[in-house]
Amino acid sequence: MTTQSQSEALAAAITAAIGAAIERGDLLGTIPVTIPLERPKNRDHGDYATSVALQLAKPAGKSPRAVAELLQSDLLALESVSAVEIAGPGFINITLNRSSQAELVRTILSSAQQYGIGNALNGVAINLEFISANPTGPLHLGHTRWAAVGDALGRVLTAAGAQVTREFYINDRGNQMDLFGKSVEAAALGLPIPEDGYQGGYINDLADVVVAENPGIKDAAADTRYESFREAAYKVQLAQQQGVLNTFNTHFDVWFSERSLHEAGAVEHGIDKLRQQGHVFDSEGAIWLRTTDFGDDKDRVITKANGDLTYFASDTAYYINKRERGFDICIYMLGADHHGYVNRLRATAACAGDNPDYNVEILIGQLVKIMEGGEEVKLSKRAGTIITLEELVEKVGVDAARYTLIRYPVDTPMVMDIDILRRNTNENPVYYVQYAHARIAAVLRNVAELSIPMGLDHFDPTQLTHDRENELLGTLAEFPSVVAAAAQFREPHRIARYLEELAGVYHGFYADCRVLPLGDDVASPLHSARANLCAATKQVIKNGLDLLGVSAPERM
RNA sequence: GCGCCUGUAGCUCAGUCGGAUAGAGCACCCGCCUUCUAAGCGGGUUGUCGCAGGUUCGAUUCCUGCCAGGCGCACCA
Repeated sequence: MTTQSQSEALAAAITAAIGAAIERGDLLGTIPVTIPLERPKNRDHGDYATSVALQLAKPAGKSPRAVAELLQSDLLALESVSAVEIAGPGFINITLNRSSQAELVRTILSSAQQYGIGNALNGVAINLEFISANPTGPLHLGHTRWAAVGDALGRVLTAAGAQVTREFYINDRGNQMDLFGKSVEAAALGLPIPEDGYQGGYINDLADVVVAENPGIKDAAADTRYESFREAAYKVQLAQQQGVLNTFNTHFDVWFSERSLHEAGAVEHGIDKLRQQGHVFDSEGAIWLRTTDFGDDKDRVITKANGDLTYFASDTAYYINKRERGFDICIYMLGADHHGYVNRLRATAACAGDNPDYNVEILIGQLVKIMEGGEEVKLSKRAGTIITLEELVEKVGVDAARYTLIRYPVDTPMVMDIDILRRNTNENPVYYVQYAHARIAAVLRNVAELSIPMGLDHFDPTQLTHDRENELLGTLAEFPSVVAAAAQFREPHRIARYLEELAGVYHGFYADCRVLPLGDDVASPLHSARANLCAATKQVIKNGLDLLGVSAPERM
């Protein structure tokens, strides 16, 4: 069930009022496509404010205030509106009728976990690819931001109505895998790790596990022995990554093996398809894709002069494979160290005959710095200072790690201070939000204990007239548009910021508005109304935290 | 050299259809639990929104040029 949010309803009413004024001949110009509507920071400016009159003034040849006056009476006539004031240079400040605003509580409680779900992306099939690490080592901090944000984005896009497939591309082919196999082999046999091989202590651990699970593996023929180690270690390492991500509450629908692409002949198929589109050419013994036709810096090699396929060959085949599986939009979430791939991926889509402005989206996440003990921890595999996802979770917990990573826009470099995250104090915003939820849960337990009438049959919206109640209702009303914006802009952090605001507004309400009767007082309709308002707030916090994959505790 | 990202309070950061006095948390100071979870609430202090131009009724927001920092520019994976 989707509900038109208050702001959408108001915007529609404003549009209608402008249309009517133009119809009457009072106003020259055209109806704006979108109506600027905001919740003013200053409470004296009403529940909603629009600057639309300032925009309309010039083409209309009237002063902004005069334009605003043309719209005033139509807006005031709305049942849900109690006051319309014109302020400053021509802002229209709208105050809502409080009891009609309180009807929102019914909507939220009857929609329950559906409140906030939208339909903007209905019917759109999205492939969301993130992390996509090599199965040659544990997931580290560089993967962790995407593990949290990617998963949250998947939830947000689903909430907007999209049909989302979360996909992890396993780079299980090529030199790196061979090097990995040889490194584990060397560790098992007590030989020196090969040049440019994998060094970490985890290699020794892997070697132990592989040897324990595969008796006799050390005795295999020397020339192919590394392949046995490679395959066995691959299985163990992949399972380890999957286990860690599961614990981190990040789930994938598809684990896509690069090998499977090659086994299925997808690379040849992809090259054929691109050739048909006329963007493949041969030069210097190699086969190229002319990505410069579509804005790339240089053309890219698909098949090397020696006949080997490049990594780029897999990338193009994989993209075409995704599209042939029926995805309308392929979202790639990449780290800043891979932003050089943006142009070639977009060009690949264009070469395949797709629209690079629609069918492909590449989100670039800036790198995460990590501080511990007041110093930056340099991430270096060599120095053994790499922090794994598993270690981060051990240090700060799943909720704090996920929440902190999600609450910042991904295009900002961020600093995670382990020492702060480790503290269970309100320096950690996740606790601020979770605390609000737990606090409401406690109030509602008391409501049940005192047998205060609850539920929609005992909800009288006219009881909710306090400024704090009004502010809380207004904030709850924004949730659906926050979810929609988070989906539209691919920015899950908007959900976190909204929840922090909602928690703050609730705490303010809680301080000023008593929910339970005092002493021997009998429960009144006001108590019931407030209890229902609490239940609605709890539902919205829960829904929001669910979108982030963060738990909503009943007690703290 | 070319390209992408960033530069907002002492610190970490919000602020994307251009809007009213630029916000939050932390830090610092002062109040509030003999009645709902004080992981909370209320109040106080803090700014050349990197610099310089331009667009207009209005720019932290859009455009251009600089300055500073991060990252990237393979027949590597």
